[in-house]
Amino acid sequence: MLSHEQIWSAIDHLAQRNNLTASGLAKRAGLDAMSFNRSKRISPDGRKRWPSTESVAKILAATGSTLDDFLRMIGPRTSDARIVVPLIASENATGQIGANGLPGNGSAVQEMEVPGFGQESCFAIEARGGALTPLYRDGDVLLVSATAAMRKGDRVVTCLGDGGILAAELKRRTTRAAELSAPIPGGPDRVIPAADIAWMARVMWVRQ
DNA sequence: CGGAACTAAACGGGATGCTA
DNA sequence: TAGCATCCCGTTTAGTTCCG
Repeated sequence: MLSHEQIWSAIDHLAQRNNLTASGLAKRAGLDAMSFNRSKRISPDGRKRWPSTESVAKILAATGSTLDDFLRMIGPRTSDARIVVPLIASENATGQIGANGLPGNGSAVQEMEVPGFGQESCFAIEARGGALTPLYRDGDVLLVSATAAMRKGDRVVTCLGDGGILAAELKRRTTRAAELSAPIPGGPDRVIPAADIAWMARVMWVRQ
């Protein structure tokens, strides 16, 4: 998705490529020299402001650039983005996750870099002590999201109020309980009351 | 249901001042 | 003098409400 930072970064890049400042680019395009000022990008109350499509069209025309050129200036920054998420251990996950379902300050034992996921709601769990068997082996690293939508069939990590943690396939989740697949094929499904669930996160990616 | 009227939000630009 | 920041205002646009 196109971000506010990307579009403004592309404008800066376009100016730089034409040996201009942002205000110089604006003037060349027939816009007010202040059009691309920082105050035009973020309002006083912190709200993100976006350039109009007309402004973008004008600077492209003024620099002899095409829309494809402009999009290429956006693209590379996306793929270059480094995503670093907190890494916690499965053996004592209860105390490391706050009431908001995310790792608390300083609770992560280390950090790991992964590509392609939003950093805000993701964290990683390293399987230890057989806690996540049989789905995952010790040493596996799971990248999970506390806010991702969960559907039937998704693999999830559930932390119980008593400190236990388990990984399973989600069969059903209601406000009263979560129904998880049996740990052993053919065995009975597990129904865990919502009150016993400290937090639940969807498995997004696994390093095995 | 569609058009008119109203309102709020957002962008563009002017004025002014500061800094290198 | 150029570049940039802040404040402010005008215009435009999108969203909402009302009415026939």
